[in-house]
This record gives sequence, structure tokens and C-alpha cells, in this order.
Amino acid sequence: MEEIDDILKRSQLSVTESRKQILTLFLDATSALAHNDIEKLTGNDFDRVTIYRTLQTFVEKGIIHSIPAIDNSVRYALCRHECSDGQHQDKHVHFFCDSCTNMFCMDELTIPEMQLQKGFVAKQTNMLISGICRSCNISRKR
Amino acid sequence: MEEIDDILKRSQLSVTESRKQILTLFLDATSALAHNDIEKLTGNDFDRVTIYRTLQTFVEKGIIHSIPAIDNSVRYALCRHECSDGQHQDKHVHFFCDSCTNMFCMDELTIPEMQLQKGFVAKQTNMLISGICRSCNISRKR
DNA sequence: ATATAATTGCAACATTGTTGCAAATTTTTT
DNA sequence: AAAAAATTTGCAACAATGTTGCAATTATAT
Repeated sequence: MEEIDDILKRSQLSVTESRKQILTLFLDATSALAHNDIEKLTGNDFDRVTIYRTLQTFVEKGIIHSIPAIDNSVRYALCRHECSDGQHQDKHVHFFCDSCTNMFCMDELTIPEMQLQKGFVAKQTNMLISGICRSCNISRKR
Repeated sequence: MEEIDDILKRSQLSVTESRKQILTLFLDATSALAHNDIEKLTGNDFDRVTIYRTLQTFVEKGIIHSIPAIDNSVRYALCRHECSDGQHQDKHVHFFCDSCTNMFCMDELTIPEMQLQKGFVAKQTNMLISGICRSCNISRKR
């Protein structure tokens, strides 16, 4: 896959083994990944510190975005849309499954605009819905 | 204040020094409190573990609710409305100020309902807006 | 191919959160 | 009001998560 190298170069990042592998994980992921997931999925290939720093770099470059969770575990997912350096606009809703603890990006659900009190200026909006996801609902019915 | 004892008793909790003090903090707070805030505000009167357990208990009893934050720090605030044991309904928007890192409950802003994909069942919705709060905006203009 | 720049891994540390258990406190019972 | 029962607390010890400085390695530019 040359795609991966391209994404990194486009963000002016050196192409290294760790960045390639971690980026691949995000491209393949169906749900958001926590630091710990990445550690396991890469199977001790990289130092914990490297993973922290890679995630941080990716967020700064607008490649991935962090998602606030209720259970106090930060997760990250690819920015599918127009996220650039620094400023990150996350217009879609996130869904956290209480059962399988997977986090999904509901790309098709747009967060509605909110009218804040005078003096408050909004820069970013996050919307997080928790409940039971489809595959968990299906397996329950069995 | 008898109010505090009442709140605790209504939730079938023993009235202890730590619970009273921590609950008082929440009643007086204008913004959401993190574990660390409470530790500082109570000035080493209580063990860290006690604070963790107290917060957990309060959440379970529906006295406070936890708020997911982007910066990976869980914060808690009083449940002003109809929150009961276990099930917690958080209908209002939270605002996180990037400048002073305070978290505010925007009680007057109700989270709109969202139509999820088939199979997904929502139990709780969180909406978190980040930006600059009023007092930070005012002090910037000076 | 070499020089320069950036990234990695290691070590060491700080912070945050969890668990078991004995001592202390609160509530209930007598 | 005192004793028994139940709950809560603090301590110790540990696990997980996140951060920083620095030398060694790897990637990029010359």
C-alpha cells in the first residue's frame, strides 16, 4: 500500500515503521482505538512511549482525532473528512457500546448547531451517545 | 446545613465526614470538579482512595454525574434534575473552556434527539462543546 | 555516501486508578 | 445509653497510564 506513505508525506512526517503500522491499524479499524489496543495489536513491536508520541503527532497533523469517553479511556479514530493541522472539526456523532465497549464513528449523523449563552464561543463540539450497538443487540436476541 | 445530611440519607448513605465535605464542594461549585480538584479543596483531609470511592458511590446513587472530557480528565457535577439510582439522564450540554479548563453545565441547553441507525439503541447522550467561556473572553478584551 | 535532522527506545519518574484488609466510625438493635 | 452489626475509612501495595531527558538509531536532505 502506497496510500499509507502518501498520507504521512502529505502531513510532512517521516515515514517510519511505527507510523506505518499504526496508521494501517486505523485504516483497517471498524471502531475507535485506545492506546492499549494499539499496543496489543502491534504486539510489543514498539515502545509504549513511541505509541504515545505517534498518536500525539497524528492528532496534531489532523490524521486522527481523539474521542472523549465516559469510561475515561481516550480513543482515537481516523479523520475521514476535512481535518487539517491543529484545528480539527469533528462534525459527526460517536457511539459507545456499553456491552462490547467499542466506539463507532457515526459519520452520517451530523451534530446540530447549538446557540450558546452570550460570551461563550464554541470551537469544537463532541457528541457521544452510549448504549448497545447493532452486533451486540443481534447476539442478545439469539 | 441540614440539606447535606438529607441528600445523603435520601440516597440511603451513611452520613460521614468525607461525604459531607465532598457533597458540600459540589453544592458550592460553579464548574465541574475533577478528582484532583477535590483532593486539593479538601486539603489532604481524606485518603485518595476514599475520594475515589465517594465519587463512585455518588455516581451510583445519582447524586453526581461524570462528564467525559477531551483532555482525558473525568469530571463530576451535581445532577440538578431527575437522576435516580443507576440510570442517569443527562439532558444538558457541557461546556469546556480551553483557556481556564473549567467545565460548565449548560442546564438551559437541551441535547436534541438523534435518529440512530437500525439496531443501535441509545441509553445516554453526552454533548460537549469546547471553546472559550465568558469570563475568559472578558479578560481577553481588556 | 555523508551530513543533518528527526525519531526511537530506554530508564526513570509522575499521576491516576484499583484491591484487600484491619481499624475506626456510623447505624441499628437491645 | 451501651453493645452488636454493618458500613466506611485509611493504609499498603500494586497496576495502569502518561511524561521527560538523553543517547542510539533511522530517515531525509545534501
